[in-house]
Amino acid sequence: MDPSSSSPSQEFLALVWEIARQIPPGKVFTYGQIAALIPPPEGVEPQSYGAFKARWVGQAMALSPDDVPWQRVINSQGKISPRPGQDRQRALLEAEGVVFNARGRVDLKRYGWEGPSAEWLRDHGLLSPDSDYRQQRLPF
DNA sequence: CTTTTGACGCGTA
DNA sequence: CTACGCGCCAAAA
Repeated sequence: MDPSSSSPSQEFLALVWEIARQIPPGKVFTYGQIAALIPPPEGVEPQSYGAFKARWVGQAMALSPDDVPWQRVINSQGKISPRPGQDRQRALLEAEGVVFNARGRVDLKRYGWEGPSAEWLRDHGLLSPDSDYRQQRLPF
């Protein structure tokens, strides 16, 4: 793909979806966890990126193709982000065995996905969650 | 063109 | 634990 003719947001979308597809059934991952695996797209300042990356992941999930298990992405509080359609997301997760407590929260210790393997990240040119991605760029 | 809104997360109080 | 402000992006209105 030609980086100069494709918008950074499209590259970002594709990467978010690719990561989301790795989340196993019965597990959940958070917007921020996905974002933490992705370096700032070309032209995006690290400071700006840090402030809004999680929201961009949310936006990406809203545009998910059919093969993306969008329901497995929730917020850092372990809850489904309020919006029309939240009931459907909960139903899909419960059908996979994910349990919600009385406060509508998922125990991330139990149902939270540990994230992609180091091998998967390497194969996709990405970094481990604890790496300093600020000096990296998207592998496009 | 401008203003508002938003599938977020973190630091504070 | 809850409440709230902020970030200063992008798409929608």
